[in-house]
Amino acid sequence: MEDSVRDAGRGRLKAAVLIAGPTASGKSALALEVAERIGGAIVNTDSMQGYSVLNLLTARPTVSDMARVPHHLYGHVHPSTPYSTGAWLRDVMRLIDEGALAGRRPVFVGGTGLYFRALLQGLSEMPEIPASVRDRWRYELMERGPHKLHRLLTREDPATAALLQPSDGQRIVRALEVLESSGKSIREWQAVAGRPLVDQGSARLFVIEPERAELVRRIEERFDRMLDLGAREEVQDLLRFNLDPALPAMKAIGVRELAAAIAGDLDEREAILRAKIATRQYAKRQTTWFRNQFGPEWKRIQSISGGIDSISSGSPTEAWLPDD
RNA sequence: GCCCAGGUAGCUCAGUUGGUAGAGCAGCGGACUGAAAAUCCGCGUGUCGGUGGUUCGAUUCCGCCCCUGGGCA
Repeated sequence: MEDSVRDAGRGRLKAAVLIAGPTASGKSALALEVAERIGGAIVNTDSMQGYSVLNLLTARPTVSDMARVPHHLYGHVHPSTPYSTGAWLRDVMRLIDEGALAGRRPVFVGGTGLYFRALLQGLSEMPEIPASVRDRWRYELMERGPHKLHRLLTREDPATAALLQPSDGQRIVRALEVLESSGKSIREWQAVAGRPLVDQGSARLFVIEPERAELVRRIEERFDRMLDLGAREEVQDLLRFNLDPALPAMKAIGVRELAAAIAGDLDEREAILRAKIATRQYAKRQTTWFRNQFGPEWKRIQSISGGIDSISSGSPTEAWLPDD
C-alpha cells in the first residue's frame, strides 16, 4: 500500500491546470470552459464533491456538465465512508497509474486548499491507524476534553504538543493516534516530505478571488436554488442511511441545518439562514487559506463573470496549450 | 387621546447606586500535513433615541419631544 504511494510519485503530471476558489465563485463553470478549450479532463479537488448522494448540496457538476468533458473523482465515494486527504491523493495516483488522464491535460478544480497543497508538495507518509485506536482517542476527546489530552501529549510528545493549541482537539487526537500506532512522533513523519503529483514548473495555477459582497450574493442565491431543486429531499435520502453524525459527509454545509428543520427542531427559515451563514464563513476560511497559504506562483483572478477571458487577458493564449 | 413597557454594537440583550459601556450571535483578521465544507486562535466595530435642565461631570437623575410594542378608550 505504502509502496504504491511512493511509486506513483514517478508519474508527475506535466502541464496541469489548477483552479482554486471559494465556494460559489464559479470555478466549476470556468474549469469546464477551460477543459473544453484545451481538451482537458477535470479532476475534483474538493473534499465534499467526492461523495455520492450529496449531489445538490455540494454543488457537484451536473450530468450534462459531465457529458461535455471527462470528469474524475466526483460522487465516487459513499457518505458512509470517511474520506480524507490521503484517500483523495491515492485516488489521484490511481488515475495517473491507470492512464485515465492520458492524452488530456488535467484540470484540477475545487475549493480545498489542503488538497492543492498535497498535490503540489505531496503529503508525508503516515502510518495506518487501526480503527480501534482512532475510535478510542476520539472517545477520550469526547469524555475528557482537549485540554486533558493536550497535557497527556505534552508528556508523551512535548515537541508536537508545543505546536498545538490546547483546545485543538482534532489535531491533538491525530498526534496521539499517530504516536500510538507507530511509536513515532507525527513531527517525525511530517519531517519527511511527500512526493508531489503535479509538476509545478509546467502547471498553471489560478485562484479566483471574488469581491466579497458579490460572493455573498451568489452564495445566497445558490442555496435558494439548491432548495428549489430538492436539497431537502437529498438530506432525507442521506438521513435514511442512519450515519454517524461525526462522519465527514455529515458535516457538509446544509446537512445539519436542514436535518434539524426536517426533525422539527428548527424553523425552516432559520435553518436556511444558518446554512447560508455557515457557507459564508466557510468561504471566508477558504479565502484566508488562498490568500496566505498560496504563494505568488498562483495567478489571482478577481472576476467571477469574466470567465475564461479574465484568465487569458493576463497571459498568452498558448498558456492553455500543452507545453510538449 | 390616556396608561404601561421598552429604545444601549449589524441582531438579541445585560449594565452603569452619576466618572463616556459588555456578553452571545453576526462580522473582521489569522493558523492549518489523512475529519480540511473539519478543527482552532485573536479582534468590540457604539452620538447608550432626540433635546433642554440639574451637576465639576449625564448613557445613568428630571422635563419635554420622537419611535416601537402591549393595554384602555
